[in-house]
Amino acid sequence: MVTIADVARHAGVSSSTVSYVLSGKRTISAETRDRVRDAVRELGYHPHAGARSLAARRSHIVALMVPLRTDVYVPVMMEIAIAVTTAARQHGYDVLLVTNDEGPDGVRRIAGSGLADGVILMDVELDDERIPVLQAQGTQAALIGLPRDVRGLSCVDHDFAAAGALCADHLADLGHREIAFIGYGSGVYHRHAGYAERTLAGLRDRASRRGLRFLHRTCEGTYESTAGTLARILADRPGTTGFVVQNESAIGPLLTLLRTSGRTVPEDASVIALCQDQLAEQFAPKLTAVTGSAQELGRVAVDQIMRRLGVVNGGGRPGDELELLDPVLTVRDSTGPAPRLA
Amino acid sequence: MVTIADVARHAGVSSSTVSYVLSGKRTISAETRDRVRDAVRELGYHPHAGARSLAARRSHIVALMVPLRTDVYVPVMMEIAIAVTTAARQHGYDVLLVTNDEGPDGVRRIAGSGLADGVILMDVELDDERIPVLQAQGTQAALIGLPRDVRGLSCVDHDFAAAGALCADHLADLGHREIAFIGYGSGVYHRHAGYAERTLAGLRDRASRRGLRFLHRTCEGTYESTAGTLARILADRPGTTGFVVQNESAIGPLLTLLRTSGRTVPEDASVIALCQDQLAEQFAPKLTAVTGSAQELGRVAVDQIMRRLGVVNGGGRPGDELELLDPVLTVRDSTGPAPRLA
DNA sequence: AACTAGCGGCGAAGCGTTTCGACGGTGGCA
DNA sequence: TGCCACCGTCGAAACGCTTCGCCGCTAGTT
Repeated sequence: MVTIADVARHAGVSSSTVSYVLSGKRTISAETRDRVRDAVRELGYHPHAGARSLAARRSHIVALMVPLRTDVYVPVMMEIAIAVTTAARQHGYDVLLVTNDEGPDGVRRIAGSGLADGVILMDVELDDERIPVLQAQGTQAALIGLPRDVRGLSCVDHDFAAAGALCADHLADLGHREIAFIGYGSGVYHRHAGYAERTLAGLRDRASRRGLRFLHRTCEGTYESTAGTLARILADRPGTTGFVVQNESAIGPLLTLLRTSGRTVPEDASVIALCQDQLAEQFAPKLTAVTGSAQELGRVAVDQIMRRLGVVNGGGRPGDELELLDPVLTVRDSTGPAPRLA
Repeated sequence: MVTIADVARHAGVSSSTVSYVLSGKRTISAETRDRVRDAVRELGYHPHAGARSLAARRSHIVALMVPLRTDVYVPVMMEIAIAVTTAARQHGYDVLLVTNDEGPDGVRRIAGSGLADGVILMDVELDDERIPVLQAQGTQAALIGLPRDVRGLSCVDHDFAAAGALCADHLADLGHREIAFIGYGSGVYHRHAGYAERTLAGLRDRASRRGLRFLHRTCEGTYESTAGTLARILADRPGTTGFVVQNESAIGPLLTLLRTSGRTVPEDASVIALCQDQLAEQFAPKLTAVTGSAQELGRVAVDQIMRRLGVVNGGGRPGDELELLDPVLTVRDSTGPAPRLA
């Protein structure tokens, strides 16, 4: 292994000089700087990460805690994870992947050992048990998802309430009077997953404000459960002409079921999906969808934690900070004017 | 921060004794051991990762290099990533997530800095440019996917050839005589992605051995491209009754298209998917599918690298080692006997 | 009875960085 | 001319851990 001493010898300077050249924390003459940089390149020097973290008390690593549970649409998680690593690299940081099965102890271990300088938490629950640990340990963190109490925390999430409202508005604008919301399985709501509840609230509120009749039904996402959900909706509200789907895996079944029940999309029924554009475009007809950028989510979380770590200066002390990302409605072929007669 | 010296003082022993208790590398009397362990617990001691890696020349971290490209089905990647972290934890290892956009330099950086003790490479290409770097640096690695030359390497992958053969056999057994393979987009084949080529080869060989007429068509996975692909297949071989799909996103469109073209599955046409069971069950009818466990893939890769790192003793020096995981055929509702008349 | 072997513990020497203080040298200013 | 400030560089002291060698002891062997 090539060490800083090797570089120093090769460049004819002391190792502290090499360190200062690399960190830029003191002024170094241009010629010395170049000699050192050449030596670094020729020898293929990479500072030893452990030694660095020991001496500087900074590991240049952030931990990303991902849920094991997969009721949240998996590709989105991956997209966030990749966005996080890419964004972190631009600040000289690497990303440690930690699963949630260690729970709060995972946070303790990672932070306590100095393995990571900070933590990004995904799939944060309303009363997440990892948050007290964070605060007890004084660990810097950024949360993707909203806990009940955001004081002193940095959080980022999609504005699910706005997304729900956008769906209601779009259907109302098209003249629909009765709409149904096909959500996630009941477990998700019982767990009080913030995103599910906020979407529902946003949708319900806007629907009522626009004078729409609104119905919410849970759906596990299998073909059978989707069939059951749809049947119940049509039994309870035969006049339903607008559907909003949040459970990604229910989309395919829903379209098939509408078709086999003799309803043409969008002439007889309109469908809006809350999902990624990529997915929305895979169906026939292409789906009108409300989307938030997963990449943006990861990028913002990294920004937040870098600010808290003082890697970038974010103007002042880290207080609480809450960023909600605006959803985007993309109109495609699955929504249209409400049919004249019910 | 609580250090090993704090623990030593609290337990009334030297810090080396604490270290030996924790590592178990020397015998320690039961009473001392317990005193030390109590102290560790009371103080909430976690060894400093950097100091440890510096002194022991082991970081207890493996890097996982994931592709940025997403033509491979994303949930599978995530499943592998999670399986890897879970398996690694059981050996006291953590996982560093590295994206492929750094390319070979990423390997150099990670290994050169001692950040990770070894690397797991996902989405390995036939002539992967990261492999020479690995060997030049003497970095231990496990590959998920098969390069052209596996000498001296540890590799694991699904046995895609066997999977292809399984599909051909199943359709042949059901009496089908003409089958078509809907693969990935042409870019995947031009890139010589091993999994695509091996599936194709396995399928083609077995089809010919079983006396089936076989046709291969690429498909980008959008609704339009699937429609085009299907139209070409039916134009070239109107007698086709068996379909094998590898591109996950083409499955939905294919089923829709078959239905709208008046073909009932499985009475008029049989469909086999090469995809995860979870996905196969989301369609109507539920799909007969050939599957390999993504979790197993991650688990085996971790086993391999732990053996190479000497964390677990794997009997002898690490030579080349190639594990192909057996695929499993699960018969569901999308395949049936070939129709009597073409 | 003398010698060896192993047990249980200690002290100290690294591991490769960062960073603080120090120190000549140079230039500006009084 | 003398003083101060700053620039560029160096030496050395941490940072917290592992591990080697050593040293009493006890117990078993010749």
